[in-house]
Amino acid sequence: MNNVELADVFERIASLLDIKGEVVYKTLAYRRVAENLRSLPSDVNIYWQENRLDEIPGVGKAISEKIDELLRTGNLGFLERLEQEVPPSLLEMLQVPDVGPRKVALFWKQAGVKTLAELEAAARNEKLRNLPGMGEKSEARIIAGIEALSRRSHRMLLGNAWIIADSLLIDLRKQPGVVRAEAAGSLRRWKSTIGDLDLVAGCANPLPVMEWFTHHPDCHRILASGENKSSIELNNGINVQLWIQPPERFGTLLQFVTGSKEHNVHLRELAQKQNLSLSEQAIVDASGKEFVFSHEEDVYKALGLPYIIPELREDRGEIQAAQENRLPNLLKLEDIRSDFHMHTTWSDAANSVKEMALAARELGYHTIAITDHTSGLGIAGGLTVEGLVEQRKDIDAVQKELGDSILILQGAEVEIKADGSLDYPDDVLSKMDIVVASLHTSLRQPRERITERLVNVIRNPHVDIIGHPSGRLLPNREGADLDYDVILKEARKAGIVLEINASYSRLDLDEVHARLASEMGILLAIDADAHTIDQLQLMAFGVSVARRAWVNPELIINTWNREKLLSWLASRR
DNA sequence: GCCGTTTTCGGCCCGACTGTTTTCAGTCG
Repeated sequence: MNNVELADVFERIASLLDIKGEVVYKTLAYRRVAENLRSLPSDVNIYWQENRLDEIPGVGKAISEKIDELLRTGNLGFLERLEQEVPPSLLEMLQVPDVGPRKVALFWKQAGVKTLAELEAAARNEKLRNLPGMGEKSEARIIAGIEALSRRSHRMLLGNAWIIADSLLIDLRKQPGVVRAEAAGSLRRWKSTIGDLDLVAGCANPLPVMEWFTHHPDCHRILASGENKSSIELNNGINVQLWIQPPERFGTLLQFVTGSKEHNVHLRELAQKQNLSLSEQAIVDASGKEFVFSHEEDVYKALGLPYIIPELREDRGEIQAAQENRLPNLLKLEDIRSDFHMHTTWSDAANSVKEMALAARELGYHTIAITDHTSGLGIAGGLTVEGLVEQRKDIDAVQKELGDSILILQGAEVEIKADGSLDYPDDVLSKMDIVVASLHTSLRQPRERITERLVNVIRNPHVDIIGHPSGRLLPNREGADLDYDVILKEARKAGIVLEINASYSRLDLDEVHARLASEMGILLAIDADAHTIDQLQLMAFGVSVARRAWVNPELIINTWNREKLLSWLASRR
């Protein structure tokens, strides 16, 4: 079992215990471990083999024993017994908005409801309204919530979420009295996929703004409406929340709504130790005196911390690092001076070599690599070996025309075939300026096979960059089941570059593995994988992955100047 | 169930909103 599978088990235990009515702190402990396992950069099996499970945050004696049993046998007696007691089908009902563990237990024990389908039938047959604490409105809310489930799509892509949020923000900022308005939540933290949208505004008179929000033309229904907080469902099924505080309290509000929840809990614990209480409204000291903040930076300052940028706020060590004044120096978009993965009309893209070069020069880049698909990827109209010769003439002509202002490398995104061989022979690869190799097909091979397939490519001295290593497509298609401990060790040994693909449907390497790669000193490239000139600007999304992964900017080859880059390329040839 | 610059036991963040209640429980972020 891998980290994610173990995390799923503990998440399941937490939910079942919640329904059973176990004390919340116990279920919280399981949830914390699940979260920590998901962001653990190294394979949990290694901790297990080296007898260091208790070094994982939140893992104590009881959970350590459970991990051991799961990794040894693949099963867990504790969970099996729990599922005898609490039917796992009950978990379906937790997806319904406003239905939590207490309600599920109520429906199960007092109405015999065990599945989501039975819940819907019971609600429609008016069987829930007479249960304790329930009424007609609660019953109607459950029906509406179940209907919303089918409208609600999976998580949004980061790029799409920004588009929707920006358009709402433009109107929000025009509302009377709104001094400041920002996107917060996971969007402001640049998480790879987004669930709900959170907007915050500083405004002295919130009611008219809330009125505008809940009567927005795209509003499908109102989920909650209050003075400080309202929540709506848009016609496209996306939920948006708007939080408002007076402008002088905007700092604590923005801090709070940006999250993450785990970061905020940790921060509030830290405040408590200083006899302070932190909320979205203010910091209050032991005597009840209130301190308000219009700027977020001052909230951190008041707690004795340097400013922590939103991308780091996942409770993955950033608060400790801030306390010890060792927050990482992080990559900025303006540090990016080159892009090593883009397509042109020579394969499946919209713009010519010259158009791409001009657009990249406009962005301030000193070097680009043209990396069209190879013939093996049939759907992408890949280049044959003969076609490469023609393309080289085109690149040479554009280079001559544009002179020294931008360097255009001839590369290719070489297809890694199912048997692990590459689409071009070595003698062709050796004549290229730079070579990206990527997986697109047969991604479902078993772990050992696909890991070996990629290791072979990493060891090929003609390959410089592994493009989007896992092949995942957000939000739903999982990447290859790679053994990252093997892949990263081989990458370090070979001195090869791993790509953080900046297309927001990829963001691959993901942040967890990018962080580990950086800790291991592996070189990384961030590439937009542009198929149009506009898509060169997707780079910002790749930069966000590097920031969230604490990546050391010096390891990112896009930050190097041209001389350093060329001498590195020469050393590989 | 975890954890310790006030603790190996007794804590474990804080507030808004809703609906069912006449003061609060449940859910959510």
